[in-house]
Amino acid sequence: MGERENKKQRTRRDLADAAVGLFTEHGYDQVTMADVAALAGVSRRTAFRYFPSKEDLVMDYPIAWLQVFEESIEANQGRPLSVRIRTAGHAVAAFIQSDPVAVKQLSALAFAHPALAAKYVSSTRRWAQRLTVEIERDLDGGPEAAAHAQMLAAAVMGIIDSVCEIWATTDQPMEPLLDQGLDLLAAPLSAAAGGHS
Amino acid sequence: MGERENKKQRTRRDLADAAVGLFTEHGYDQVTMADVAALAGVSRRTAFRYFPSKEDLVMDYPIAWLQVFEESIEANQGRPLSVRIRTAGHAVAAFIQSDPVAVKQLSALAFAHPALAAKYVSSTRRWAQRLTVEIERDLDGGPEAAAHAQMLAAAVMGIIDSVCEIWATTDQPMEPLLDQGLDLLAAPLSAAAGGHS
DNA sequence: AGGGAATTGTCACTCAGTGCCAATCGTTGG
DNA sequence: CCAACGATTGGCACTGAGTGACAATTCCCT
Repeated sequence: MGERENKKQRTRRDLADAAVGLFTEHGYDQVTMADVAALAGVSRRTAFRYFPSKEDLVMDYPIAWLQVFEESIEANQGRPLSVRIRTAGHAVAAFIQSDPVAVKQLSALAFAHPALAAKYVSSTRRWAQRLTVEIERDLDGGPEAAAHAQMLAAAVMGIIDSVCEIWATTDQPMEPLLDQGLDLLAAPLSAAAGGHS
Repeated sequence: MGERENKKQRTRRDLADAAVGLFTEHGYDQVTMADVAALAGVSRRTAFRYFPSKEDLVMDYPIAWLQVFEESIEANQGRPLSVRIRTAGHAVAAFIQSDPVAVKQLSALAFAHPALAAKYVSSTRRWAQRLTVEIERDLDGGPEAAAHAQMLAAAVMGIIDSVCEIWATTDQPMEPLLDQGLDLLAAPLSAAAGGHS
């Protein structure tokens, strides 16, 4: 918490801001890592120390949402799974709307470029695995429970991804979308998961 | 038909085979495009002309499955959507099992490496869009039908992806997995889609 | 056989990403 | 306040993916 930590956080934000600005103005492919570093006032090498890849420059917020999602899932251990997932979704929506920066612009950027979309989607795979073990626990381990849980988790993440995408690229509010999406999986979610009392 | 087309197909296969062999033996990151090209007996530049990126060396078969899926969807225009999707899934399973090469080894490779998994998943996004318009047509255009269709398509693709992944990384047969997975979405699929008579 | 088009190889380049080392800056103890 | 220490930074050089341009080669057609 000294000057050092302070400066690091500032540099990180400078880089991310410079990236979003340059990317939206000139396009992701036309901007080099050196450009971003220069605008942020650091060397190319340092930029790579803060963000291991060019794509990561834009992934801070999406990653943060997923973290909120996971924390909310874990915070409500006792409840039925369907409720926990829905609650977590709304926590993410609240988190996003409380955010001062131009998250939407950033998200639209991420979903527009194939490389960024791929990076984002692949980062959701980790959370899908996390969701899988959660669902599996609620399933009380039948024989093919593992596969069942994995597929259900993939479906949930698919819906969450597309909710984010629709929200980022249109003007629809997030909460109704989320409810509508999760309703699609209401039956399998509540069927197998009544809380593990 | 001529010698030219013949040779091109052979070169393409040589490159893909060389890639799978080298990747499984030494690991994706340890093998360079030059290595693959050398083993296939062509220049580095030519290798890039056949496969626009290193990842694509391994994507021919996954892409082919998705194509089979789409063709089956289109071939059964009259039927209810849920039936069409299920039928298409089984068409893919049949296609895979009729395949002489070590598809499974290749698939396991693709799902193991983050870059390859990302590439594959992002390629499924195009088919999800295709599925979306199909679902949307069956929905008879309600007000928020577009979003509904997009989310449902994402869920279907999520399930298909994870079916492929489970199949590639375990010993479970594909068809039961697919049926089990699509059952999760039985309600929303059949509810809104009774064929458009 | 020979002209023409497609394919291939070579060269040179940009840029992402990384290891290494010296310089610099913030921190901490005197 | 100063010196020593450790963390951060910048510069340099390198590997490897991907691309454009052009000359050489190969196949096709007449």
